Amino acid sequence: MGEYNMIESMKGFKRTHKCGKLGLENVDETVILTGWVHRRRDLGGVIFIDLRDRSGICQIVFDKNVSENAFEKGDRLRSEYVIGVKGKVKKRPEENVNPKIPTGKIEVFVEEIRIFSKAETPPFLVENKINVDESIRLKYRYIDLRRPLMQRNIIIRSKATQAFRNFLNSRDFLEIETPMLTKSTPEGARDYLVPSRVNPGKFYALPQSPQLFKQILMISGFEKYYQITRCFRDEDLRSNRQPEFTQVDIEMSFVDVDDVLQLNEEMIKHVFEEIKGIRVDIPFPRITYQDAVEQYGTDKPDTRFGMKLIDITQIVKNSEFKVFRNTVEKGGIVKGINVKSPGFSRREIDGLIDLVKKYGGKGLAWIMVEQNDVKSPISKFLSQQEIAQILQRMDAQPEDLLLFVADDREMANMVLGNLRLELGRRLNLIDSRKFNFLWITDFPLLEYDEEEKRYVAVHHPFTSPKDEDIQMLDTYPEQVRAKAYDLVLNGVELGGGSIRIHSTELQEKMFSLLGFSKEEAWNRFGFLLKAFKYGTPPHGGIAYGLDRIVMFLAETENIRDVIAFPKTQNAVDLMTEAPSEVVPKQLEELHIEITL
RNA sequence: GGCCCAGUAGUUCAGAUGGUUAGAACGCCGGCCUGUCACGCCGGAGGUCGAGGGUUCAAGUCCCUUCUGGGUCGCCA
Repeated sequence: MGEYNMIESMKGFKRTHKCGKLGLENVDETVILTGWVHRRRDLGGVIFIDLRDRSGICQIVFDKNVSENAFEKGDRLRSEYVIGVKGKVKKRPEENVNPKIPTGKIEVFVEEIRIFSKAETPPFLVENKINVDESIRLKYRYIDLRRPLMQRNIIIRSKATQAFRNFLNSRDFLEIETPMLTKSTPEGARDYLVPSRVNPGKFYALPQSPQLFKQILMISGFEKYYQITRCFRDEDLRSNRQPEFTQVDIEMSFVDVDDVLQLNEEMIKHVFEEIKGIRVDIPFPRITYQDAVEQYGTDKPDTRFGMKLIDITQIVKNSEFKVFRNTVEKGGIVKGINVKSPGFSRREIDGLIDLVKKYGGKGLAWIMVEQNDVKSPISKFLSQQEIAQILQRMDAQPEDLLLFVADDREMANMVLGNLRLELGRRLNLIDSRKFNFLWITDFPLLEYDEEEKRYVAVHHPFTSPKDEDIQMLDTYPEQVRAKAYDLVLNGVELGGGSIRIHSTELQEKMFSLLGFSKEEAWNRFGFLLKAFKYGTPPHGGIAYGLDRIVMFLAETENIRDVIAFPKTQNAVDLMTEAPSEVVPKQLEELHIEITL
């Protein structure tokens, strides 16, 4: 009962100023501040407290000569107590100014204090430079989020979503919500399922994206749609992947590829310039999928440094070096990268070989270029002419290290692409101030899935083939290019989209290529196929991973730093302890039995 | 599902070769202190060494299993 008497009310104690905004202009004003006790310095006869709210920190002073009563209460304050104080703002004497904080020229002498709530000792300090295991931060997320750095991240996120909305609203887009309880689709990621109590034995799925609904909205005549919405994929997590994440989802009618890309360049420019304060030049460079893979070994190249992949298959196809010759005979390729003067030891080169094996490569050949000679374990198998041609082809200078991978095309590109990235990082070739936006275009429409023994859609089954490639759908389906595009920033895929198929016939054709019978296709996507029959505009769009964009804006490598309540690698929320078991009655109502 | 790293006080860590009562810093509690701002000084409390099993006279330390957190490959149309 006594404790209840300690709780003090806000009545008549309305905040007049924010802690971080007080300055010399407020001197001699009587102000009321509210916030958390950030730090307390008790000097015996005088107590200083750093009071913290969202705006920042302000020093308040408890002095017996100002108020005996306030001083006594100030003595009882501890970290993270929530208080309100009324007092007069005073200019600090020159020698007491704290240049480290914006409010360091003033302080508030407390005349009256109210303790709104006490606080247990927090498990870690509320400050930016903490060295605490992330699981503890996640368990006590409410405290972690008080840290100015985390507040800044969440504020950046809020401003970024506003910037997207402002831009899209100004371009006449409509924000339209789509269902969270929707139909499970077989293609793509694993669905999160939600049982339906009123339809026993049946399940909704949480959306992996609003893809089908936004296409239907185009059929419904809204022409320009966007939504900033949560999506769910039950797949394994990564440092930039959460099971629930936010998409900036856009769809437009009566457009082709160039229209979509141009609008998106303007939008990305708007958002990054407004939030990050950098200059973004448009249009962004474009590179085809094929060129990206051949030159960088990946469909999301980091173009902040060179070290492009170079094909030397033709030079070594008849070489005495069996690894090269046999690989080419079996239809493989030999490619290399030129690492400019890395100064690597033999030991370090051996380390690269281990790296290659980690990525699934069979091995790594290397040539160290010297003044008038080369050093290499394979040089004795190569003719003088072959070596000369390789050096010329790869623009090799003394001290350069040439690295080669011989494998099938896909593996060689993948391994060298990863090696290139690792070396770029290791040799500090990456200028972290650069923002290299890049469109990847002309993705293949289909790829063959060895496991499923059928073609699967590279983007998704609703992506339109390029007009000039449609004729190859029956003859060379894997050569058909799609009207699909990704936006890549510094080696990270920010988003992707496509122009969609808008005819029932072509869509049915697509499903048949994917190995669906007509019945299966209609069973799963009948509502879309049927909708197509009632007048469908040509349409297309794009979707961005908002979390990843905010990671760039906030300059963090960790997606959990830009989400208020993220999940761990095991998809667990350490604060709420979700997921959890449910009571038997809930399961009974849903006719669900746990068979663990 | 595979591989790698970590788990000892509230927090971050130390703890060769197995061996007396598991230490430090910060934080916390108490005392002193009227100009601090990472306040200072003095004193104190605080441990399921992630969990289970095994080897041993003896395990924080060695072995096995397992859990948790992180990274990564597979996966993510």
